[in-house]
Amino acid sequence: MRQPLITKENVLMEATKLFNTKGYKTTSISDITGATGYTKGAIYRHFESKEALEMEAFEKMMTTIFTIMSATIKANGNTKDKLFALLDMFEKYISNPFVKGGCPLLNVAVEMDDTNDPLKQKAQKALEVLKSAITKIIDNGKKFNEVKPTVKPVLCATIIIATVEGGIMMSKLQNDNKDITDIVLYLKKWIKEEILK
Amino acid sequence: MRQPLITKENVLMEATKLFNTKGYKTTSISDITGATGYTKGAIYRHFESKEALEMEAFEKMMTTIFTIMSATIKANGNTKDKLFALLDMFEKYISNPFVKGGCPLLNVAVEMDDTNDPLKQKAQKALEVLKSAITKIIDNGKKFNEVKPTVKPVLCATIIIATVEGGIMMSKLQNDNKDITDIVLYLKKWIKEEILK
DNA sequence: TATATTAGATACCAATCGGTATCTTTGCAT
DNA sequence: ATGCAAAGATACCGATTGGTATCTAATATA
Repeated sequence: MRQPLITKENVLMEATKLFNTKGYKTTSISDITGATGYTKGAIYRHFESKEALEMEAFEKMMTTIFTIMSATIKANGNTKDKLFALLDMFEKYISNPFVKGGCPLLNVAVEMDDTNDPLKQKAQKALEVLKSAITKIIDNGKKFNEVKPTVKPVLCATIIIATVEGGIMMSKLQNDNKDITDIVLYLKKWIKEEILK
Repeated sequence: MRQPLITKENVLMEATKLFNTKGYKTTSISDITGATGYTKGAIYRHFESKEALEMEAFEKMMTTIFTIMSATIKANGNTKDKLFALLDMFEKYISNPFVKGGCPLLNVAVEMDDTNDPLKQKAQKALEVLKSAITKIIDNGKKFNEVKPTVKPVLCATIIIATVEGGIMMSKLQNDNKDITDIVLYLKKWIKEEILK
């Protein structure tokens, strides 16, 4: 039974896994044929180049994360619950990820050095989205009088993201979730004491 | 004038730059011949394999950082000065690095997925050294009554490293030092309020 | 059922990969 | 000045890279 849509989906899925673990540039087309069982001919029928496949894979991961993120934010009513749920989501992503290999954003940020790399530009936009989503939560929290008036929303968002990403990196390097777990726990305490009223 | 030691040093220097920017696996021997002007024959006379060159390059960067770190810690008398000087060192490393491309530890941690990769193992040890150095400062601070007794030294070290590394990642991705600068400033405030007596 | 279209397999391409064997050149010791 | 050992250049190796042209087989349309 021939199902081109499923074929494309399978290729994209396996490629995504490989890119997020081995790295984008170090994953070869033959790695993907090996993982999927399909041939080059099949892959290049659905993706016009390896770069296009890389872009689609990254986009898929970020879309998945942002969709879950958006739902998580909407599902919670107040600032505390929104931020806590988001932190839980990040932690859960590491302990039980839908794609292994750590944070896709972090991976691309570190791997891509060339400013003109379209993948890096995509990652830059993704970071902006992430940052503004968290900033918005804190900003709204101020409006609803749930957040200390002295708090700087953008700085707080930056700190949260940096700490979580750093924790992810450390846990991945050590093959141990302790660091990211401890950090999420700490960040919750920090949010209660420093951000919330 | 033929100076083998200088040749080896030049190759190592240029290779180090390339590994820390382009990545270890994506940097080819011909990238290095192109950057140095030397030929393959010259490189393989001084390094027995590309992997050996990768290891030596990473080791060189970490040794440099740890040497500066150690001197920085010794040069400062109390807990506050030691930690602040260390944060200044990290920030300075990004704004004016001796090797471009961001934190070598972060780069290897993200690039190397295979647990058996000797480079990853080297990075794991480097993180342990970094963590224990900061832990020791806080531990000593407790002995000298400069640090709150409730503070957990290992957790604090983990938080500091994670936040700084995350900040480095964000600044590198955005080609803008604002995030890492803001984060170092915030961490100083945090250390004053949460760690020091 | 015959035909047209498309999915996927196969076989190839030039370029590049890490690595090596060999050759020439350099500098030092005698 | 001569000989020797080491430094570095050159030319090559098989394997692999991303990519393409071509061929076969399966499906949709008629």
